[in-house]
Amino acid sequence: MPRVRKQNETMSIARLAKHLGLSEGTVSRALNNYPDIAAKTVARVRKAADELGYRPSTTARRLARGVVETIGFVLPARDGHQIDPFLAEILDGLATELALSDWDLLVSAVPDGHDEVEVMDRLIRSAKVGGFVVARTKRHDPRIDFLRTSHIPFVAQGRTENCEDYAWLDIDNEKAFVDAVNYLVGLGHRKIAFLGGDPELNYAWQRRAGYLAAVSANGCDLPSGYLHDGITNELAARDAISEILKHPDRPTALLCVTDAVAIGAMHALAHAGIDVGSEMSVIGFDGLPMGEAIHPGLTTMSQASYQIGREVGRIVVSQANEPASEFSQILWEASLTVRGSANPPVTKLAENAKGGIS
Amino acid sequence: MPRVRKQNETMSIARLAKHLGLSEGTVSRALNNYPDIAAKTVARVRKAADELGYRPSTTARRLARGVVETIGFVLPARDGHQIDPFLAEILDGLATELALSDWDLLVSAVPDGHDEVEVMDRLIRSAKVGGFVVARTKRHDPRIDFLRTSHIPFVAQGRTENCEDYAWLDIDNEKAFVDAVNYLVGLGHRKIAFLGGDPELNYAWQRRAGYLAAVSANGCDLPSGYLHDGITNELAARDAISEILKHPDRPTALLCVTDAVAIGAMHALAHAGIDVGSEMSVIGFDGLPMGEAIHPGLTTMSQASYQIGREVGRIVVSQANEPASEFSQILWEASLTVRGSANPPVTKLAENAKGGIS
DNA sequence: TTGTACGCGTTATCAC
DNA sequence: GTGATAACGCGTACAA
Repeated sequence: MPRVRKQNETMSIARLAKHLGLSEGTVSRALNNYPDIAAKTVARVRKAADELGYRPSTTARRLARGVVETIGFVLPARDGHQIDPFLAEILDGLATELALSDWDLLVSAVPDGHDEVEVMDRLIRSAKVGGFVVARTKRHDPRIDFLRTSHIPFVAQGRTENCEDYAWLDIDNEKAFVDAVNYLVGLGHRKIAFLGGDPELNYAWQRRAGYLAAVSANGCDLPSGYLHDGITNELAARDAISEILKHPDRPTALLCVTDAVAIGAMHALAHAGIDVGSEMSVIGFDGLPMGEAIHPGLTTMSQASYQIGREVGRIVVSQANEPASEFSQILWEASLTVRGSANPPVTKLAENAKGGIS
Repeated sequence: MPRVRKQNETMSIARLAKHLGLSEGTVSRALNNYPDIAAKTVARVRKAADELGYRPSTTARRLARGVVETIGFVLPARDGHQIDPFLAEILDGLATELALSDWDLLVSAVPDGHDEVEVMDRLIRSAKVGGFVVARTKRHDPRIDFLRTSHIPFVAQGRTENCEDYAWLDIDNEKAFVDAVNYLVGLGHRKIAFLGGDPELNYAWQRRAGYLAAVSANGCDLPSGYLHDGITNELAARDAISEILKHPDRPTALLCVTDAVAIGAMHALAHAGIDVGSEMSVIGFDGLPMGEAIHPGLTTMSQASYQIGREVGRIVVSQANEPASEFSQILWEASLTVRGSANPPVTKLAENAKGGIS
């Protein structure tokens, strides 16, 4: 007979029942709103539980019920040494929403030498999580393929190319970049270059597609050297800028796949003596607070990252509660935040000098 | 007799044992490195477990062992609408370290109307976590007071004023700001202003103390209007800057409690037509990657946030494993990262024009 | 070296 | 309306 290992003074249901002179079953049912317990018994049990600070052990409850009210979130492997600020906001919103629903959020990193699917598989098989949220989807994403076969609820923040049979919440990246191009064209720009990200990441691909579609629809120039892919850090942005500045037909505006890239680009431009906002307009994407703190302020397409996190949390929980329901597939729009970095091109300015443009 | 609730095909130890023709006990001991199991039995069990994809249920294991290998992390209530980038890095390092130790990381937010201690108390009492990491300590921190009485392992990232009887890892903020002042004095500055944060937060208080001590030790001026507290966002930074610029004895250098404040200040200065790096030197604290992407680059005292997160994770796990050991109390130093925002004052430059300063 | 049996804290079922 | 008891899956003291 094993010795009692930890006769903690934690208030267990057994001690509570003994204290009340009731059976454990009765106490449990009283606390869980079973209809067959006398109202005054319920009240008595509730009161005692409250006074004695009783909280059911999540572990024991899980074992008995066979469910795990925990959502897993695997931090994408860190390419460089910095975490995506957008991701941090998502995480914040997700944690908030889950806390309100009494679900937990389990955050895991991917150790070197392992991959994300492996980590998720372990979390599921050791019954640590009962659902997943996946962020930063790729066009073809092995995580989604894996989760499709895992029979646990999950939601993707961002779609994959093939996205009919699972739940997701995405920003309409393509439309956002069409809007951004149209805005620049409206300002008088015809020569618009693009600093794109990793084309494997779906959001980068969608934004690239929006740029291409809108540039073509507006009949703008698109000489080779205007479209740059794979710009994921400041160094890459700097190299791209130096090429763009050497271009025989130098663009007057620059569309960037993220605010981080845009800020790197602005730095490189300033370093090259280019006046951002007049000689070169810049537009980013994300709406990072930092974009407001730099000079000039960054005009950008904003997405409500925190709200995205909350909504994604809401979806995954509701899906866990009603497994039979249809998959939520939600598309939100980004909105233009105008600050100082994008203005009519200088040539255009000069032409319109006697117009009202200050 | 309760119907079997979820006759999942999940591989349980019972099914594995039956498959092997062994008892559950033997299988369990074989998998947990007990010395009394025949080597070839161990091998046989291991192999079968591997092939059948067996992973012990964390829930059942926790219940049997009475321990929860999960660290809780409560996101500080969000003052504004943005998460601290420094915190995100910590979280990343923490998650990585815990993953390597096979511990889990439970992240929780604080719903409106609740407070952090309440959230932590619930997490402990419902046995969801077996330890805590606390970040962003205040000088007098109710979270620490609470955890002291809770008898579970915890580590603070940052000290409180009274910090003898618990484990912490802190940056020597005071020394860092002494170093920063000395650096500015070495460049020729004598008029150094300070944009401080919330004085309740210990790091802000320590940095303020370092500033005051060093300014005094160097015999620098410290007229009223040089020291500003409570600068926690860009708006506050802007207001402070406008006051500082009106000062009859305008400072030549500005020390900021964080990079975020510094970047806000640089923006406000640029907006006022002040040339940052010559007319006004600026130094921040954190070493955010963003400081490298702006113009001019931000000279700053860097701290290795990711490494801090990892070390904090290592400490809390080792404390959980050896509860009798002494409290780790670790002080790390920040290091100066020189970029373009801090240089000799222009007057000094003019005097030394024929000296070697380029 | 291995099998047996109990306990961890809770919930569900059936008997009273 | 309430009590008794069997699961849930695993770890482990003790018997064999």
